Amino acid sequence: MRRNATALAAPPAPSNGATLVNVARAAGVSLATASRVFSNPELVRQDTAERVLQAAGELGFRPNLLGAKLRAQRSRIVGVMLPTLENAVFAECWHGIEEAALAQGYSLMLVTSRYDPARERERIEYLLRHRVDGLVLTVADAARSAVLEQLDAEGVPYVLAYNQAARRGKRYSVSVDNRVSARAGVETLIAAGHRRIAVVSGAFVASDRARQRHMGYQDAMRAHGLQPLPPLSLPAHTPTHTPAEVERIRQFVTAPSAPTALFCTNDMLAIGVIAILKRLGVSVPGDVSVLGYDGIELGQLLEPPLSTVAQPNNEIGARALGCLLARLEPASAGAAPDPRLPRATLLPHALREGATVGPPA
Amino acid sequence: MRRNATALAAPPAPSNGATLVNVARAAGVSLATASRVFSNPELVRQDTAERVLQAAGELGFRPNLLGAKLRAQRSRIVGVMLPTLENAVFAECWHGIEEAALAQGYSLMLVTSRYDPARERERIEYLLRHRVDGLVLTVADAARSAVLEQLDAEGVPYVLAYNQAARRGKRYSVSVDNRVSARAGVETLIAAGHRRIAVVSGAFVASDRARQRHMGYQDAMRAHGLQPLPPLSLPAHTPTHTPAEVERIRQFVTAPSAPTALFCTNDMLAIGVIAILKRLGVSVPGDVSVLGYDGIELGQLLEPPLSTVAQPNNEIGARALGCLLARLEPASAGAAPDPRLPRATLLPHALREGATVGPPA
DNA sequence: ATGAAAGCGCTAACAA
DNA sequence: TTGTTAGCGCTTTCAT
Repeated sequence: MRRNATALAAPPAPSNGATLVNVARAAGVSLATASRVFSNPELVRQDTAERVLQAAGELGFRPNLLGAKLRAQRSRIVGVMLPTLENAVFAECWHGIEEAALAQGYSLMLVTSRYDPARERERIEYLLRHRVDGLVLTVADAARSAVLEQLDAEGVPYVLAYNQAARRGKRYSVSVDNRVSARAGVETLIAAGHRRIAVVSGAFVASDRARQRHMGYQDAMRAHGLQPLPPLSLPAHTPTHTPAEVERIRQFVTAPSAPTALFCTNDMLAIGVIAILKRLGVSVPGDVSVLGYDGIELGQLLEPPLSTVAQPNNEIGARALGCLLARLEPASAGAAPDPRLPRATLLPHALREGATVGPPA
Repeated sequence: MRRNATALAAPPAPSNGATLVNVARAAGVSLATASRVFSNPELVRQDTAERVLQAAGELGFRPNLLGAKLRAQRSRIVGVMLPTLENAVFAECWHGIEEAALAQGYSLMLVTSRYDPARERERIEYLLRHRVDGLVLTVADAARSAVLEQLDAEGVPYVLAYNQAARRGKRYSVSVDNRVSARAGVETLIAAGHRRIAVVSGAFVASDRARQRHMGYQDAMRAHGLQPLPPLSLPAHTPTHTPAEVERIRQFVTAPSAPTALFCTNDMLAIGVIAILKRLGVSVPGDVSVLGYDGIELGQLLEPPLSTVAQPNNEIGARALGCLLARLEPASAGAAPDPRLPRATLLPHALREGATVGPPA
């Protein structure tokens, strides 16, 4: 594909596409100047810029970001790895990330891991091959995540979303205070008069958040002189209810001195549990109260609307991205990364009233 | 940042990163050969390949896809534009797209439009600047979509997901047959004994699918000698129920000779309507039956499980991507694009039984 | 404020 | 089968 083998001293060769070179040529400026018009407009004189812009318009110039990113040695791409979008928590979070990133001139690449370590590895590799400048991600358990260790080892900047970084750790995160907010949630249950409150969780071992929220539950119980009950752990992420699942819940809520309130560690779980209870003829909140955690919008759409500990999902995404960019661009290409930048950003939760919590039966 | 300004005839300059050049050097082969090991392994001898692979391993080589994509003049990036991920339909679709794309060695860039034309334009421009080879997208109304017209004009390959391309049009799409499937759905209502059936829809004017499904409804009614009723059009995409909305539904279902069954043009709408009915003390399906459309997994999680016309959302995504790739790689870099390739792929729907449909009151 | 020149890391003719 | 070579489109010193 050699073009213009005949041109000697003449200007290189008219390439076909609407590239910067052609824009520059049409505007009668150098490639460098044309480039500056788009990346550093303040470095070029007003009228020169206008000529370039006009030429660009006429040629239908569309900057090729691949070229820019390759050359610039910073791709301005942020990789995003979320467990799944089928849980609205993460869908809402993505929207926050997307708005924030595009507003700052950053590009995004999204992958979903389904909490599968093998997939996580592979997807991260995919992102790294695209030379993302950094990552925003949620893992099942930050404390034992192979993928985070790899990232640490390679020195790839990342910010966790939802996973709450250790207070004195080196990792960055944006989340609510899972433990404190869970405690606050359970305390609304206690305030409603409940004494026998149990936690319902997805795969406990797998999720650091489930564990932290469970601890918050224990805090609340102990602070009020109540006995923490053994939790019900459900196989997470089931698309539909298995008979075995239904049966376990039946036993759980009909046993002698069964709990009068259930604290589910996430909203999807709560919604599923409420459906099962209804199927079993157990009234919510008449017979059993149910409190969720997450604050997905869907919860408010249901009847009764889900009572829940709401996280600002959109904002978690937006702030996680903002935090990452702050690390990537220390004071707009200024000094070293501010060491006092707080590692774990804690956003306020909210207690959403709903109507799935009532007084004990 | 000039390195090695002293090197004269000597080999260029040892660059720092683990690049292909360095791998090649370490393996004692040329850049071209090293490249082939990764892109066209069949062109290189077994043992040579192994040496290269080993060198790559030792250097911790990670291919820079930015370089590859820039040079190759085909980015192998597919742009994806979906209205929102907060509707599980599209979240499920994304997962199908993601699996399919990564399995084929393609990269993805996702944007969400919220059905907002301004955002659509802007997001498409963003994707085009990244030099996506093609697009998979869902628009509100394919028949009057500025963005599709632009794409057509620019000759950008794309495949619609969910939007059903006209039978004899030039556009490609992957969807169910909205009209036929809607008719089938409404016929289950009729089979259950309903005579007064009404459509509930989001923004009617905005969505081509809502219109097509409404036509399917009319087909069913007429075929059975029934009188189509005026539809109830609800402000779409409301996160929560406004009092006005509740009131409109109350009047709708309590009017004299009110419908005994409602066909909602999508599942989220159905879920919201069911909640409102419950709040109004109207039993589903005791007093009014409700049929949804979409088949999101969430529907089965509720109690009663949502009766719905199910689309294969995952597969719609996967197939749309497959269709696009088939256009991008005519018979694996063979002949011209097969003109007989069907434009509108119609996938089978399924009637999901659920329990929100019963006999008329 | 602008230009000249040197690549970013990779692929793909073409030649050997 | 392998190597040589010429860039993809852009940004960025450095010099003017």
